[in-house]
Amino acid sequence: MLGWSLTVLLREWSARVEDASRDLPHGVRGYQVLSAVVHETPPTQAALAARLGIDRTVMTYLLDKFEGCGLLERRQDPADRRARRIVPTDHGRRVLAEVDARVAQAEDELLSTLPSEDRRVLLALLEHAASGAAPGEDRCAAVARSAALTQEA
Amino acid sequence: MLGWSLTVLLREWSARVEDASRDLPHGVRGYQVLSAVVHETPPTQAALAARLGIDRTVMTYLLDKFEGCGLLERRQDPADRRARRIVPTDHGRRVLAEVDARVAQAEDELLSTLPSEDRRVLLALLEHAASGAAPGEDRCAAVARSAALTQEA
DNA sequence: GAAAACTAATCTGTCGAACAGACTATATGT
DNA sequence: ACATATAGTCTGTTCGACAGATTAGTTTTC
Repeated sequence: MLGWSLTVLLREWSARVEDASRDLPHGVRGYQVLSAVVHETPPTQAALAARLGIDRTVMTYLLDKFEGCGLLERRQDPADRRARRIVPTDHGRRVLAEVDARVAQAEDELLSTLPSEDRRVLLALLEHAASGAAPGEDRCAAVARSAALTQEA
Repeated sequence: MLGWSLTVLLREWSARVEDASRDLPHGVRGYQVLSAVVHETPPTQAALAARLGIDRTVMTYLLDKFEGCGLLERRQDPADRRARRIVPTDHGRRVLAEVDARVAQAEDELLSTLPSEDRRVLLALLEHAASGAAPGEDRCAAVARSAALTQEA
């Protein structure tokens, strides 16, 4: 059941977000990339790829496209000249804001069969579970989140 | 966050289940097919494909393989001779039982950062959300499930 | 302080899985 | 009876994922 639920939800989520992301290159993937860059600010291109579970060679051409569209920029990391820091342009931020709004609405619709209290609980548990299950992530982060969650509940 | 959580969890789930499904053809997909056939008994090949969100042309060769391995059989539906009812063989049931056990353990590990009470809640909410979001499914089913869930809580 | 070992990102080639579209056989509506 | 629709299969093409080599820069070690 778990696998089926996840598959169905992710598929539906993707379909709706695909639609909401029509302004962005590479659809859902593009949204995830831009969103991660803006909201999570991963330090490097490699970190970004790891967070999203995207192959580094794929990340290269995704970012090529985003740079070409003026949504993101690659800057050399002064501390390590092999690495690139990915930073959003103003245009990128503006576009993302619009898309984010549409995505939020799409997610609401997706979970519309759940009362809002249940929705909050589901989101919190999902994030917690995902953080705990994500490979390679710093365990400290997961623990900190867990503590925060317990406290607020 | 929702999209990211779902993506991460599904990816991790797939990796673990891929491992647990080493006896089956087509890995995770294979597990989902066999599991759906045995536990959900969808009436036809098309219904099975719809439930799992798999293209019908893909379903054809998945089932070819399963039939070749003696795990499933295609029988003509006496009521509609275009349709095939997919039924598991005894061997198929036995193999699935083993795989199911391994999958259950893998899922436990996947959610090991959640206390067991939270785990139950998460699974219930996920299933409810997925049932509500699944396209084309009979709305009655979703409503019935929803009622049952509220009652038991 | 040069060689060796490692890592970030890119480039190239290959392969497989997904999908569109045509086709067969059966069913249903007019 | 004829048109239209559906279940399943088959064929061909396309596109994205990944492996592997490459370039550039960093850290380690002796």
